Amino acid sequence: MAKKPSKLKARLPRGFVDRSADDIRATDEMLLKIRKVYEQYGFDPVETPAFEYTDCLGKFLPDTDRPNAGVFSVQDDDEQWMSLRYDLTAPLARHVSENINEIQLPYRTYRAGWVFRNEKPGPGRFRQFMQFDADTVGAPGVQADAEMCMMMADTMEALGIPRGQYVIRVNNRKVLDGVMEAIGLGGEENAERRLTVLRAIDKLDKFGIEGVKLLLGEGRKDESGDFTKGAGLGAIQIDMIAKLIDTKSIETGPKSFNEHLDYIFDEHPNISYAGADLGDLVNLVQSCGYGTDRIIADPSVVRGLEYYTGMVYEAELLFDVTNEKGEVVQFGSVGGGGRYDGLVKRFTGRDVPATGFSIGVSRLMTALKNLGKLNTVDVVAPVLVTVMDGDTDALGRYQQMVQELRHAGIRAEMYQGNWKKFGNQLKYADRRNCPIAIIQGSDEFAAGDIQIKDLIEGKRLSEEIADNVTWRESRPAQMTVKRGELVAKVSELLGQQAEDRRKAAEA
RNA sequence: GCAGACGUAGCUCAGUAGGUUAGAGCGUCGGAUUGUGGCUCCGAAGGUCGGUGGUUCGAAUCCACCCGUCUGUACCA
Repeated sequence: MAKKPSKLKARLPRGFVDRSADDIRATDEMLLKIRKVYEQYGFDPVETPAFEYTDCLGKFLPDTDRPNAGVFSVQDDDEQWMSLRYDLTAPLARHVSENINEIQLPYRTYRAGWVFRNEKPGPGRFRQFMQFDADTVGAPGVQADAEMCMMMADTMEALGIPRGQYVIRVNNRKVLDGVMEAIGLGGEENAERRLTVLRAIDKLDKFGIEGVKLLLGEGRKDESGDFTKGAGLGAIQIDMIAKLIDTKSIETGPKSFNEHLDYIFDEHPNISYAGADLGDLVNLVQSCGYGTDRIIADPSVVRGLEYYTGMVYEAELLFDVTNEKGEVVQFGSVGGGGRYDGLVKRFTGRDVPATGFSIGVSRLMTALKNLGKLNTVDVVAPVLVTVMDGDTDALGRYQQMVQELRHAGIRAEMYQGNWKKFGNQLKYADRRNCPIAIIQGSDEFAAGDIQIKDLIEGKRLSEEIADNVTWRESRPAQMTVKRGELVAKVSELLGQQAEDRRKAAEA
C-alpha cells in the first residue's frame, strides 16, 4: 500500500500564542485605561518599529560581529544585522537621539508595543509580549522620578487594583554602588563579583533572606540538586547586605531610611548621599499624598543591570495569583523602570538624562483575571437573520433587514453558510451565542410578518422540554410581529436581555 | 544553558513478562427530524503510538540520540 501523503503539520512556534477575541478586547480595554492616565499626566504617544539595527539595541558579542543570544536577529540584504526589539526603551533612545534637534526637551512620551525575547518560555512567559512604557527624556531632577512612581501607582488603581493590593518599591542604584564600595568590592577588578552580588540581592523575593545569604556566600543548591555558585563574600560582608535589604526590620519613611543606611554603613559618604536623594523622592510623593502604602523605599530593588544609573522602581502585586490549577504562583513585578542617563549619550555624546518605566501588559492581564477585575467585556453576539429562501429577491429582503438593524446600532448578520439546512442555521446561532434569530419564510413574507426568536429564553426553556417533537413544534420563545416592527421589537428584546444579565450579575 | 519528570485520536486518558486489525469517554461530522437550537437514539470520520536509528521472527512497550511539554534552576535588557 502506498504511503499516505504526509500532511503539513500546523503548529505555532513555541513561546508564541494566538490571541482570542476575549483577550484582544480585554487588552484593548486595559490599554485604554493606562493611556488615559498617561495622557492625563501630559505624555504624548510615539511609536517605533519592531525592528532596529542590532547595534542600536546594544546587542553584539564583544569578540564577534554576531548578535547576542536572547534576541531574534536577521541579516539584511546589505549584511547589516537587525533585531526584533526586546524592550521599548532602547528604541526610544534611538528615536530621540536621531531627532534630538527637533524634539523639545524634556520630552514626555508613552507607547505600547510588542517586544520579543528569544529565551525559554514558561507558563505566563512568552517570547512575544506587550509592554506599555512612559518616559521623560531630558529631565535630570528627582521630581521626574517621583512623577513616574506616582503615575505607576495611579495606573494600578485605574486598572482596578485596590490600594493596598500593590506597592511601588523605589531604590537608588547609587545606594547599592556605595554599598559595594563600603564592603570592599569597589574598582574594576571586582566588576564581575558586583554583578553576582546584585543578582543575589534581586532574588530576595524568590528565595528569602536565607537564600540570598547562601548566594552571597558559597552558593545554593536548588530542588533538582543543581548547584549555583555564590559570590564568595565573607560573613561580615554578608551580614551587612542582609541587614541592608531586610526591609521588614525598618520603617521605609524618608528619615528612618537614611538612619538605617547610616546605622549599617557608618555614614559612608556615597551611601548617605544616594540615600538622601531617595529620601527626597519619598518626601515629594508623600507631600502629594502618596504614603508608604503606595510608594516605599526598598534597598533590595535592583532591576536591570544593563543601563540603569540612578533611581530604579518596580510595581509589585501584593495579592496571591493562582494558576489554572489553583496553585499560587510566584508572580514577581508587573512593571518597573528607572533612570537611564547614559542611553542617549551613547548616540549623541550629549548628556541627556532620562527616566521611565514599563508595564508588562500581558502579565498584568493574567493577574487582573485572577482578581476578577478583567471585565470580560460583554460584547453581545450579532442578531442572526436566517435564510429560508435562496432566490435573489428573498436574499435581498434578508440583507435589507440586516442593514436596518445595523443602522439602528444593532450588531447583526445574515447567515452565510448553506441555508438549505435550516436546523444548522439555528445551531450556528446557538454556538455563536446569538441573542436573537430573525426568521421569514414565504408564509411570513406573504403575511407581511417576521418571526423573532429569543434564543436565550429558548435555551432556558429547553431544559424543561424532554422530547424533540414538542421542542420543535412548540417553537419556544418565538413571536410573530409585523415586518415594520423589526427594529423596535429587536431593540426591546435586547434591552430586556441586558437587564436580565445585569440582575444575574448582581445576584 | 543545567537537572529531573513526561510524550498514545481535536481534548482527557486506558493499553507492558515484547505477540493478530491500538481502545474508551468527550468533542467533530452525517442521519432519525429536507420550516426550528437543546435532549435521546443510530452511524461515520479521525492515529506515521513525538521523530530517527538500533535490539528482535515480531516494538506503543526494550536501548540510544533528537524534538517537544512540564517542574526547578541559570540568564533576563
